[in-house]
Amino acid sequence: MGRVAKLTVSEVAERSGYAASALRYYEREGLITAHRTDGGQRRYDRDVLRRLAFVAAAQHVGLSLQEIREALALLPSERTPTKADWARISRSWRSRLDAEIAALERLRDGLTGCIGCGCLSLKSCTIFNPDDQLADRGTGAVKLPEPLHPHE
Amino acid sequence: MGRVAKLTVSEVAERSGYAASALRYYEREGLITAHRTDGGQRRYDRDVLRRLAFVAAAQHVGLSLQEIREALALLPSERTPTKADWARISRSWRSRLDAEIAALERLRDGLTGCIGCGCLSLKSCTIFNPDDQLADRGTGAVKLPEPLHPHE
DNA sequence: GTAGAAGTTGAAGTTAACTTCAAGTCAAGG
DNA sequence: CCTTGACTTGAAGTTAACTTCAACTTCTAC
Repeated sequence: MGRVAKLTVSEVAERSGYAASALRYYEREGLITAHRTDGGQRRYDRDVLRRLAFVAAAQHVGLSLQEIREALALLPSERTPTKADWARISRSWRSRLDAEIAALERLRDGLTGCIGCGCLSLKSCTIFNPDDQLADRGTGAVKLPEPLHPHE
Repeated sequence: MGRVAKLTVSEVAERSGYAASALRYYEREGLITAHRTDGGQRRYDRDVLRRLAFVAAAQHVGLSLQEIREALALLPSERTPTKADWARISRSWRSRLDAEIAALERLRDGLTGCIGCGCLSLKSCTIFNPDDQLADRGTGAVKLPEPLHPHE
């Protein structure tokens, strides 16, 4: 097991679809890591691609980088994550994804929830509160407390 | 058919779940409209609630205000939209929602796409390109061309 | 060994979608 | 009529997620 070929920034950018600037940003944010050459240039292990694929998938479903970082933190740190590791952390979003899927289906099927019915009460609507988050929200500003989407 | 009771800002805020500042913002952005009292205060027609419910639903599935505005522009302007009108404009997102649902299901079922398989090529992955958007993307900056999510 | 492409950094800029602020004006009950 | 809470405006601030810039260094192919 000799040393494997490391990837340069532009190679990772090409293969992941992320811009080089985004890769540096993600590194600063602790989502990915990189080794350095003697001259200080980045060299990535191949599994960074899998990591980035996960980041992209998670972003695609609306998760914030903060949440993605937390999920990635659950991966084993001292060995290359296996497919089972990835499956495990994606399973942690199971209920959330289920709720999302259900909400999308309701929306697709004619907005039968909030808009279709007569209630018009977003606060108690199952589309917007699939997880029964009916906690009170006092007056005053609320700083983006919602995990999935910016609204309410 | 006399005049119906108009709603104040705080009433709409309460019933829609949106902050008053958001309502003013949406008005500036052309998503909703309001009448004014002699003194200049806003008074909303009741159907603004339905409109806001639609905005919220659309936002929830990741649409930008820009896109929502375009969708709302398809509603009849000189009569109160019927339930059928709402159903029609929500149907215009049908294929998009279908693609989103499919992507979410794939993600939920173990990331069998990009991460599960060996390809790791986000560019050609069906999760990220459900609509076969394999158009080339030259060098240089791309200003948020993606309709649904910020990535790639 | 050298040219030129590729990489480096920190700081500042960008965009969407709002919120906050200051300094007032309006509306409704008593 | 007057108080008090609700409402008004424009301008500036906020947050996430990046991108752009300028000035410089490193890598690699010839």
